[in-house]
Amino acid sequence: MIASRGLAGLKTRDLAREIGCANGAVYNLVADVDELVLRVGSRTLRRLDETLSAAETAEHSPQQMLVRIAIAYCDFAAENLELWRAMFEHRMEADKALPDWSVDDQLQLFRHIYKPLAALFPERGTEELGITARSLFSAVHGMVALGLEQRLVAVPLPALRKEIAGLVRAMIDGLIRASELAASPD
Amino acid sequence: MIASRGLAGLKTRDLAREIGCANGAVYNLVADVDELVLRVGSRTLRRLDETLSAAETAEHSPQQMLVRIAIAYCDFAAENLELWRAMFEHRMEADKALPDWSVDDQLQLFRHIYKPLAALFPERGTEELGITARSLFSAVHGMVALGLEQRLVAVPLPALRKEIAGLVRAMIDGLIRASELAASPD
DNA sequence: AAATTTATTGAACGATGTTCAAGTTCGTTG
DNA sequence: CAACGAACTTGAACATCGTTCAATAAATTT
Repeated sequence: MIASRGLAGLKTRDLAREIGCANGAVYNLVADVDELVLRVGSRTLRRLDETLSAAETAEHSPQQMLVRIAIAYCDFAAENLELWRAMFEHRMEADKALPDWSVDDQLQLFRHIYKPLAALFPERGTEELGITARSLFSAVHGMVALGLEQRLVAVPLPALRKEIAGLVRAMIDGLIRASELAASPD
Repeated sequence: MIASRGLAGLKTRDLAREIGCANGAVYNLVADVDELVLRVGSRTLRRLDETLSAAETAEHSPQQMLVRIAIAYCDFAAENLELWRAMFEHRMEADKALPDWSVDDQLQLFRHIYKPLAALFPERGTEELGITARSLFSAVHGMVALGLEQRLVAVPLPALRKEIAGLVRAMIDGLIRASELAASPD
């Protein structure tokens, strides 16, 4: 239902009708709609993980790998727009904590970026690489999120992919140069 | 009310009580809560615009300028967290179009990025610069959005600022290098 | 076959955005 | 000043949600 009607289009009564039970019975399967959304998000994240893994098969330089991953992320978001959006649009009450399995799911994603980064910057520590990975992911995510947003200027997907590829390459080049300058300041 | 309790904490009845009128009277001021949120967003955007303009006063290189703008954006988001979030969390029904004044407000933002970019890449056309500006903004926005998100790892603000500065510098350096290589391929 | 546990139902509750008929206020005009 | 009308205000009512729960049905165990 999220995939077809968006997160806002997910209603317990409609859902109950679709799976053939009373609306109250939904609460035998999940405690909340929050949990329901998180469980759908978990599946989506797993599919995203598989997609990114598939993009890593061929042997490429770390730079090319990172570009390929970013493009794969963009494509996945475009092809699974509502499911992907639901993961980021969903907000829980401030006092309710994310379940551990949901946090784990999310952290798994950074693995994909971490590996090529570690190859590019062997002198950096685990902590530092983790931060860089998160920054890189966030930047690409931002481009995809605003790029796929319809409400301002709609960007055609091919243009968006080109933009992302260009900026990821630029970011990595820039990071490498900064790293070199820091190592041997002439 | 958005500033103190977040977008989800905005209720017409509470609002009516706070401004001292019946809940129905709210609809004399705005047609919707949608319009209400957009009007608040408009004010927020205007304050953001002023903040970014203030960051541009001193004379700096275009690179430094872009870094300063990104940091100013980050700081504004941190200091106006709920108001800033409300602008991006808010979703309208798919069929309802954004009013023109709201679209204008949003497009104004790119001005700040466009100017330094035009100085850096004088050979690029208006269209191309606009796309680059949007990409750069989206990337920084992504870093700020995920960085200020509490639900995964909470990043301390100083660390986030440093990350943003580093990645913006890297992006610009990378873009310049790519531009140079395209101009004189050796 | 009876008893006990488990699952299901659908009515009911509370919150929320929105509407609207009725009432009120206030400026304009005769 | 009185009477009219426009504009505003009110708060009850409606529809739509998520969620709960007592009653009922089904399944499992004894």
